[in-house]
Amino acid sequence: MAGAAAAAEAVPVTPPGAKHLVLIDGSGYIFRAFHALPPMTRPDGTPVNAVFGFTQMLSRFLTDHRGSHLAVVFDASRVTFRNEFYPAYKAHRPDPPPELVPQFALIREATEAFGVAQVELPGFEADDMIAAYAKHFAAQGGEVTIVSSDKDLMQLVRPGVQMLDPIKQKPIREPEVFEKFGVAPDKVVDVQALAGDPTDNVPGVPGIGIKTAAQLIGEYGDLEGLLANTAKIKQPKRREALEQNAEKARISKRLVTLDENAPLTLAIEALEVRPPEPAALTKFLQAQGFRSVVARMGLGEAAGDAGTRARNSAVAAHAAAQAAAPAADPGTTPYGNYDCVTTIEALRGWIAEATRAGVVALDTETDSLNALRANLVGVCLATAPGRACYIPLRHVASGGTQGDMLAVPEAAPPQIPFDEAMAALRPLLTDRSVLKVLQHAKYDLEVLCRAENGGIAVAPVDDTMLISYAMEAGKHGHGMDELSVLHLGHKPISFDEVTGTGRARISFAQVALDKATAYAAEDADVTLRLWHLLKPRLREDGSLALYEQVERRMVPVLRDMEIAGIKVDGTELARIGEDFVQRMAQLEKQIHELAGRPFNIGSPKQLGEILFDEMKLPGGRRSKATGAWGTDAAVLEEVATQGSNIGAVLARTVLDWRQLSKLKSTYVDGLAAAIDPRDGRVHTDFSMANTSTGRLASTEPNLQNIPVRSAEGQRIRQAFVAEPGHVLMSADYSQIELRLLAHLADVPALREAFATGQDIHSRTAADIFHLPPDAVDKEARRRAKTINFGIIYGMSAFGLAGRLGIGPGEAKGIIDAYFAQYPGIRDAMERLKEEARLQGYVSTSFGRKLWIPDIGAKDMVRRAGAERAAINAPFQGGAAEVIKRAMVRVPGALRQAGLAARMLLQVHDELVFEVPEAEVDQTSSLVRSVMEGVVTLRVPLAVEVGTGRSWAEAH
DNA sequence: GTTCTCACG
DNA sequence: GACGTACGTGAGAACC
Repeated sequence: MAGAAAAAEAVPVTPPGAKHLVLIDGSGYIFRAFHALPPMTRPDGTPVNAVFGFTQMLSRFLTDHRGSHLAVVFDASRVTFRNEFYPAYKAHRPDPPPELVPQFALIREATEAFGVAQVELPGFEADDMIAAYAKHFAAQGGEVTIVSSDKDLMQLVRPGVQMLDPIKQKPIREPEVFEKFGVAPDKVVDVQALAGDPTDNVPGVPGIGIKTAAQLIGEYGDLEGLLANTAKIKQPKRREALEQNAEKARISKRLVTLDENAPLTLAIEALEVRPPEPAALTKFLQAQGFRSVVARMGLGEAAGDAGTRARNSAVAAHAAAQAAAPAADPGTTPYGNYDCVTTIEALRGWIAEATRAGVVALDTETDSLNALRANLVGVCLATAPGRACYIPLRHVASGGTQGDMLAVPEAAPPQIPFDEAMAALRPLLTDRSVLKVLQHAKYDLEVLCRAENGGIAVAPVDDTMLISYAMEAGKHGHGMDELSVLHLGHKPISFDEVTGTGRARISFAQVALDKATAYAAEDADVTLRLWHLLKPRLREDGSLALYEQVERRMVPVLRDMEIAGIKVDGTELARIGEDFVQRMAQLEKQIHELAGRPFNIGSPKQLGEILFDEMKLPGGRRSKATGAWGTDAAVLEEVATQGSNIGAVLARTVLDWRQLSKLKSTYVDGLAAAIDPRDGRVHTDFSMANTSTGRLASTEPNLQNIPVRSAEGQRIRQAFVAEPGHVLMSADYSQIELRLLAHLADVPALREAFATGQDIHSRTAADIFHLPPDAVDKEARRRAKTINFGIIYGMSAFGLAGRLGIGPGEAKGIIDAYFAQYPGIRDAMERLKEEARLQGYVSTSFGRKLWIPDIGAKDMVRRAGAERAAINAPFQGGAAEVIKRAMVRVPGALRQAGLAARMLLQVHDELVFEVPEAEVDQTSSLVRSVMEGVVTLRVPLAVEVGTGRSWAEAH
């Protein structure tokens, strides 16, 4: 439903006075929506999914001021002027599915109820009417948007006329048309004339598809140009086909060319947008049970009592805030002209206003991006679109003269004393009946909850970044500037503009108050506008529960984990580093001797030249982009296994050196630098809205890629320790992605294996190699394991062959055996690709949408990559979902049980805790039961728990 | 700022 | 028949 709900946003807001006609292809929409949207019925059983999508779309166009003129265009009858010269045209269309039939009339009723103009004319297709209106309107200098994804309409695209795919909510302009047809829009009919269209019975020229047609038209200009030059065609079959079917091609062109001169049944003025008649609209919407649309249109009780609602509970505040229409239009109210608050009286005025509003956007300004080091410098509030203030708290004299002893010391600007301001703000920020809206709430919450910044636990909270992420992970970024440009069409003042960049950058505390206010208050303003726009969409999108029950609850959980940090033994780290340095020096000496001269081993360029230019070793590969020799581990491994010559020894030694070098720089040195001297612990930053799959990411430092696979790497983990009297506990989901595969694809054999606790890879080996269970050896199990993982990555036979070191033919045999044994998996993979193609996203078993933008890419390599991503996303994303749900439950469960363990880290399928020694057993069983019971699948979840003094021991 | 390499799930 | 070839991340060093 996201497509229908958000379709309007891809159309720019129409400024007052501008002429913009939106033409909705009603007949096309209903078929598309019917198949794209989940089934949905009225209480009386009438199917209404397409009607619902349609009303959502209409209501959005009307409330968001997209279009000064609006019309829905329908097909009036099956027979049109085209049938007069080609009776077979569209003659073999099957009857629409029975669930769709009653929705045709309802869509017309809906259009009527919304007071939107309807256009149709017997004898003409909707597409002709659209062509005619588009031509007339564009001729008068207006913009036209055609809401449809019908390829037959693409011939109309030109400057001033764009299309909008209502399901994928993507604009279709010249590049998209080119991608589809391989030619500019004005040549589309020529391509269609040659390629034909079996669904409409447009004959075209046999043997010629879109690819060939585009190539021919590109060469000869248009259809007639081509037909006049068939003699020049080299391929005999193709030439013959063209010559024999020239007339068919001409008829095809007439069939696909839209009639721009179809008569206009309504005057342009009759298409002007006007507010709907509330009573009729309410009646219609209520009859269908479309309560969310009623609310959007400001009808019914939702808007009526917004001002007098009870505000004695957070729930009431949320409900009211959600229902409340913003005091000003978030899309059109101008930006700027914000208040700089420097007196306690003015601050109290803003606090009272925010409390009355029940919802306030909040933003903090600090002197650091690191929340645990940042000093609060100022606070912003926004109470309505366009109405915001900045409260400077710790500004100092304006920058530019630091260190200049001769300059007259400038005084800090006047500000409310810090403690006084925070004392005044505290009741507002902790008021359960006032919703605080933030962009990237975790950061501000972490800043504000530190004692030196006021020690305030802000609640309740909404986060516009997470609202966006809950609906559109993978589709675009979720930073404020990007969301602002995307949804509000407004580019906020950039941080760099205010503070400068590079060496000249000044602290935000040094920014002059007028500049600081313009920047900071705007951020709060933008945040509030985004919230007004995006929050209501969560429900329509079906993502409200995901946001409220998972994403939003993760904020305080992760905040506490980041603040807790994990203890790292700096002395141990230093010892390890010392050892690595010595061994690297030895290896370096050997390498230089083997190479015959000294060089920088860390330079892939120099290494490549030594190995493949100077020593002329076999196995060299050049990168496609730069032509440089590749020297990655796979290449060196190959060189190393080609006999016992000098090159092999050299490659092996370089591999050893590389491993130590990586461990030393990234982990020993990197980690040591990240230890906070205040507590001896390392505090990562978990980013919540970065990945396309719903996973977290860990940065500065990344604690999700601490070495574990090699013995050397293990030593790094020994430096991660518990405080005295405590142990580290690691709890990880066993085979969670494969369990999700067994669940999603519903594979009986795998379900049984998991249900009975069998070793899943051995079971797979027995099944696909047809072995008795006790005949599965290590090699068979290894192969099965590789293919099990390969499957959830969307692997090809080639890829498997590479991994297993076998030929592609053998690999293909294994994959065939796998699919023959588990046919449900092949079906599931195909379904996922199809799902991604149709909707632009795939979904996890728990309802999170994961967008796959490249699925429609023209570049086959990119598209193939997108297909693999579509296969992988539900498993990776499903696992992420499971562990997030566990994470929001575990802290409360520990508290309730009176246990003092703290959750410290999440590593995708693993949680790391610091546990008092005396509570190990209790904590272990509690954590396990919460994690295993968090969702119910067709297979059980299993969690393995380990404990130890260090992370290495716990694992 | 981009590319290469490599650490993790 | 060619294309390329397993998903998702973040960080450090070299190089431009």
